Amino acid sequence: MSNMGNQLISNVFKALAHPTRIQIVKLLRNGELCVCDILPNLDSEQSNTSQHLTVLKNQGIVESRKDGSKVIYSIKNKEVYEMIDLVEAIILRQIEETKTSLSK
Amino acid sequence: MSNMGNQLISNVFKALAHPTRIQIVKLLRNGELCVCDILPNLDSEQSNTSQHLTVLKNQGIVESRKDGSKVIYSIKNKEVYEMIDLVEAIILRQIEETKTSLSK
DNA sequence: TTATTATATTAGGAATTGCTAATATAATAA
DNA sequence: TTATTATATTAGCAATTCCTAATATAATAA
Repeated sequence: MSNMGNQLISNVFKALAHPTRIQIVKLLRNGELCVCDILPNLDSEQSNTSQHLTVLKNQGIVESRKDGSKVIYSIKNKEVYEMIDLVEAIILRQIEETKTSLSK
Repeated sequence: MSNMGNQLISNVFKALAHPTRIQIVKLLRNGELCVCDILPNLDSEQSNTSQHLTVLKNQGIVESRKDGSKVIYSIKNKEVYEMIDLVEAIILRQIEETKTSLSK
């Protein structure tokens, strides 16, 4: 029923379900970057990074264009930052809860 | 560095990265439900559903309380609905894009 | 042309996730 | 107590994801 919808929705979450991919998205917050500038900021091999970029691209989170021999990536759907902010809010609340439950 | 942060963030996304878990969250949009009322709305075995509920609970997305022999689940961090709305916006835009690119 | 730089793709194995079937636990009912 | 209902846990296997190492491709430089 709305089952296909849930599949599509979970695919987007899945694309964000990896620390390296979160890091990539964060790196692009201040504007586009070529792969060559992304790579040194990550703790991940070139081929692995390329695969992570493909995952993000397949879900429409980032897009890319070619510039000479370089490939420039940028954020395609900026909602992703609001999503990350919401997750951070959840995590902060969870941490608070843990703290208060420990101090009892 | 902020690496632990990205791990925590991606853990939350991971919890939402399954169609059944999205469905569960949607079912809880109108209020708490016991497992017995969740089950018939899902296309998933009892033990499997129980495991999915545990995943959501571990990431603080839902919480549960006991009521007699039943266990009642509810949403703990309602930001999750804003997140789903944002994902749906991304998907709709992607679909529009696909449509216009096909009609060219 | 040959070499170099930038990026992508592929294959294969390791690690993780997801599912089913069986069993366990806990509360209530008979 | 015994049975039943509601839910959780566990083990083991299937499916998926992740990573590395190797190779491919494409653009530019020499």
